[in-house]
Amino acid sequence: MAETATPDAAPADAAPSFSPLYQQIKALLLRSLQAGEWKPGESIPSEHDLAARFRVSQGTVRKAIDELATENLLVRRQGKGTFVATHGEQKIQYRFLRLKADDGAAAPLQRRLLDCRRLRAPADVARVLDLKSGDAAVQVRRLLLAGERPVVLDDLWLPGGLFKGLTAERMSAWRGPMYQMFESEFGVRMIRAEEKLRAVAAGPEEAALLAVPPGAPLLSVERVAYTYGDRAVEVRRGLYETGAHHYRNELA
Amino acid sequence: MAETATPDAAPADAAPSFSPLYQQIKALLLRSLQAGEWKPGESIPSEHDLAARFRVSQGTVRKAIDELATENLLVRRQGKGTFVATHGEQKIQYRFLRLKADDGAAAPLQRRLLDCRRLRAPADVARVLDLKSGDAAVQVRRLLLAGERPVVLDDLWLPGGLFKGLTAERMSAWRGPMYQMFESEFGVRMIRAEEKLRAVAAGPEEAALLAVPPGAPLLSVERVAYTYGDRAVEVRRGLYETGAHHYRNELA
DNA sequence: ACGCATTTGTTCGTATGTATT
DNA sequence: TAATACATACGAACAAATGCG
Repeated sequence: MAETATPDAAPADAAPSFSPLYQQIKALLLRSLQAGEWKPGESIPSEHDLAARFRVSQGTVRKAIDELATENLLVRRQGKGTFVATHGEQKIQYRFLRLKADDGAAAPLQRRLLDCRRLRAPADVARVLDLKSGDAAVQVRRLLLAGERPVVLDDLWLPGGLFKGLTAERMSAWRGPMYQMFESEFGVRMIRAEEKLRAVAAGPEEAALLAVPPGAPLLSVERVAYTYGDRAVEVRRGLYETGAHHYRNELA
Repeated sequence: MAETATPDAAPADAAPSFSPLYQQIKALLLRSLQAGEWKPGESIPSEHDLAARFRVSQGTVRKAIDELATENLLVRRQGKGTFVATHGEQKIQYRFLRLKADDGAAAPLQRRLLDCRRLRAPADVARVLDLKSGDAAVQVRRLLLAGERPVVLDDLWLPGGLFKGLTAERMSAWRGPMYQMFESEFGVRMIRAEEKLRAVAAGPEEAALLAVPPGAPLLSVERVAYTYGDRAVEVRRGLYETGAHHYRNELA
């Protein structure tokens, strides 16, 4: 007779919390993901096994997984199992890059790394990343190009503590999405991001790098990316040259 | 023994389609919504009644409604029923307006109607709205202001056939979101939109209206809004002055 | 003020279908 | 072919919110 009690699998779990069972299960799964019990790309136990582990019905586990799947934290594959989502999947590669070519061309942009260094985090960055002033940060500057034309100038900051061995060489050598490298090489998985967009005038240095006249209008995209537990782990500022590209957004 | 046959409620339904039952139910509900069987704000029949009507279990109806609810077409309210979504709800008002003040102020923007006239749709607009060249369209131009400062200059086109009695007077008189007026006065409900964002330089006329110098960078937002059946029913071009505001986006 | 009927929300259990290995 | 795992469908019971008499 389905008790309302806490699902007691784990020994000292506390947190009775009178939320629906499936929400409690979801929170437990989330905790396991955060703790790295299942790594990105790996499969998690079957619904049947999880139901046994948490002492609930399979349907309840299913509902918890459903929500995690719609939040893109898990991916279900019929007949195979449920997997921890990855930034490397073909289907959703560059999930966070909304820039499209006006003519619909799907050609991926080329990367050119301009700079990668460790330094003390500027105050505003430190505040967002929750670093103590003086803590180390990694700063990366890069260009994205469509053929020969530069289209995006990205500046990004990462907490130094999480990205210990990150060097320019390693970044240049990597093929595939940067966020995939972050999760496979540093165990930091970006699951959500917020962006603030504005139109700005190109400064002299930016203009030179993007091959536009100084003062040309550019789309500024300020991003803060979060990992499990809503922890900010990346601050990024992109300048997009939108002469032949646009930022595409879907409102639903 | 759950037949795979078509749920036969409607007489000549055809479309056997070997999709899951709940998807078929979802399609039937969608058709009723499109046909106006339940108007925006009204409640639809209870899950129990719908289950009887379609000759399926309550759980199957529930799953169909679940999907329509996550797509924002329906709103569930425990104890009360399930309702056709509206652009007037407090919670999700201005769902499609992503502009926020940098300082976080939530003060709603003031509207100032500049123009509202009927004319033949320009070729590009006609193509998107699927109008025959020469068909009438309504063109609206308006300004959104934060206090005294103009922030948004909107130009929008609507198919003339759907918006028969739309006049400047009626628009000025309306309080509340424009999309709410469209659905309550003209029976046209916007359910989805796509936007293309770029940075552009202000032209002379636009600069004057937005009180910025000519050539100032502005955020251009081109929107196409769709109603049921993916039918485009609005084309809009907004110019945002992003000196003290930004376009906020959430990537998940 | 109270209780009852209605409606959605949660949970369980079971059976069957479909995809993968 | 068989075993495994997710997907669909049904049914039943109780919880929680709402509204009405």
